[in-house]
Amino acid sequence: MSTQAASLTIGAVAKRVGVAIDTIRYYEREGLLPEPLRRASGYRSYDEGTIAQLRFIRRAKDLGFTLEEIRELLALSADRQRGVKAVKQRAERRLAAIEQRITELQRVRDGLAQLVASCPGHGKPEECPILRALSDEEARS
Amino acid sequence: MSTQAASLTIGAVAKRVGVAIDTIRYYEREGLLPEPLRRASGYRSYDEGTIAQLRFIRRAKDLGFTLEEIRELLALSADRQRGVKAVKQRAERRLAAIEQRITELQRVRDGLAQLVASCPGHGKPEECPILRALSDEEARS
DNA sequence: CTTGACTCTAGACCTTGATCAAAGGTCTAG
DNA sequence: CTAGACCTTTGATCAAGGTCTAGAGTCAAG
Repeated sequence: MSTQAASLTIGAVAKRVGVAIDTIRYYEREGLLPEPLRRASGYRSYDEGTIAQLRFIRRAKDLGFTLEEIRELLALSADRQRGVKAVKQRAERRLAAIEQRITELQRVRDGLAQLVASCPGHGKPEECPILRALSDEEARS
Repeated sequence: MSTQAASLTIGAVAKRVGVAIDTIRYYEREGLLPEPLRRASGYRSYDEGTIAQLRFIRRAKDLGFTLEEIRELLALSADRQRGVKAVKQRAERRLAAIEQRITELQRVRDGLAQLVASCPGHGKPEECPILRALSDEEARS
């Protein structure tokens, strides 16, 4: 098992992780990735750890964390003592936010589904339940 | 029943609908609201119809329509013949998009919930299931 | 009349998460 | 050596949906 310095170029890293080069530099600017070593030429020089960290970021993004939250997670995961507790809290917060969003969307979906179901798809606009629901003053829940 | 010209100022309209003055002018620029009458001073002069239209926009936004889609809905609702059919189609599309988004979020939620449940909330970072899941090369679904 | 609240315009700015461009330096294959 | 790929930097741009500013004019109350 070698997780040794491999002197990867930014392009190689980008390809392996499946993100754009620009994105890697963007993450570096934004503090999500540490400043890498540089060759004499100034080229960024990455190791396997960077690959792992980028994948971490990508997965966290897939779980709906914002870059800001991911920055926190990364900081926390480095804190050997407080880390785990705080990480779990962040994850719980994220989970709660996602559940709330799901509930909201379900409410919206139900409302819209009802309207769609009650609209015949033809006739006068003023009799279209969808348009009526959007316009009417009365009968609003 | 009077839906008569009431010469409302932009501020009054904003207050009644619960939207910012800037937003009203923005909607006007974007073609979601018609250009209003003007007083001699240049002040915009609105009637009740504008209130109704703004509420239409707000409700449609609450149902997840983008401003672009709302612009279409407004145009369609004015088209006496093709309107209703097309409106229903738009609503169906919107509904499908919302359902897809819900499904995605549920998948994310389930993944995150599992991680949260399996994390004790203390211990070493390398044993935290949340951090492990985000970092590990192996055991990825 | 004066004060303070309101409105006008045009255009700049904000957020998020990148993505692209310009102008130039470096590296690799043949 | 040369083509072409890849690298550097700073800074602009995008989408969406507004939000804010500056500087000027207007309105209603006292």
